[in-house]
Amino acid sequence: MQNTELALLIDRFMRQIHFGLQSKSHQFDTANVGPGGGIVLLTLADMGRTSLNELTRRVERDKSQMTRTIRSLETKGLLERKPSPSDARVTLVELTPEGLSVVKTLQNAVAETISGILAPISASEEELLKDILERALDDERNR
Amino acid sequence: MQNTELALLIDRFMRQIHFGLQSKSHQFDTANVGPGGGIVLLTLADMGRTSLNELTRRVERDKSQMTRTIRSLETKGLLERKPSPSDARVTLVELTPEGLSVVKTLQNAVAETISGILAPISASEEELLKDILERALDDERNR
DNA sequence: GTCATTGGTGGACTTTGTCAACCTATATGT
DNA sequence: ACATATAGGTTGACAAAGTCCACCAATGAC
Repeated sequence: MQNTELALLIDRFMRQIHFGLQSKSHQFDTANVGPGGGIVLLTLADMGRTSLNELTRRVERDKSQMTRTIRSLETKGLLERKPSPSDARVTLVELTPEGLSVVKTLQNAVAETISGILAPISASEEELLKDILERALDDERNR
Repeated sequence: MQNTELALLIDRFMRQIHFGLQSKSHQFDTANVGPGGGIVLLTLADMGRTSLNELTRRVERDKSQMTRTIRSLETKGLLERKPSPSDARVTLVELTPEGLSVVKTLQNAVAETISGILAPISASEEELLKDILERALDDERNR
């Protein structure tokens, strides 16, 4: 059970990606969304239109923080927020065309950085890595 | 180049571990070191006595922040800081016996949480995951 | 119709992270 | 040897994230 090492590795790995992205962020983060906003946009692009609540669960954040992130992205014109017709409590969130174009830029930057860091890893292993993470996370969600 | 998915997965994965640990932290973080201090302690245990500078590089943090983290851990009696005999600029850091015992507690908690999250992953894949991360990070350091 | 639950907001506060200035000790080039 | 550059650490000020808790409005359950 030497998973401590794994924890350290994961932490460092995360940080590498973070730094890699940040060092180039002035090149692509023209909308100034920051790392937090970026992940929300990317996730939203993945999910299509969803409720704020589901989005929150997906990225595992505090809901109050999500409220603020969303508001900030909304005032930048990157997404829209509409009340759900079926349930007056929920507010649906959806990317605007501008938001979508920002997402594409972000996707490129992210893919590039990760590819750089994962350079010594073969494509098949990369696929495997994705698979491993997916299984771990799916299971966690259905617990 | 669909590495964007991978980035999202990594982000969520990290967060899972973070939350998993935090939800149980009151049980094991009796020294109240927090996640930041915890990682430093674990890394330090890995490295043995090192300079503050090397430690900073290893965990990929800002040095100013490391200064503060170390000071906080020092006032808790978990590590000692001595000037290096060979170079008057560097300060060496080393775990105290109390620090070491805290580390052991942390290691158990971390290993347990990660094992939980990685439950749907076979041991061999886990090994592979570790291997992949190691290779990626080593390469990054020697760039 | 009451009462618990769910989705979302807001406020206050702590923790991390970031950036730049600064000091001292060692290295380097001449 | 002497000026200058560079490396290790510390500090301060500030920005961004995360955490807690109270709260409101709409819905569901009984």
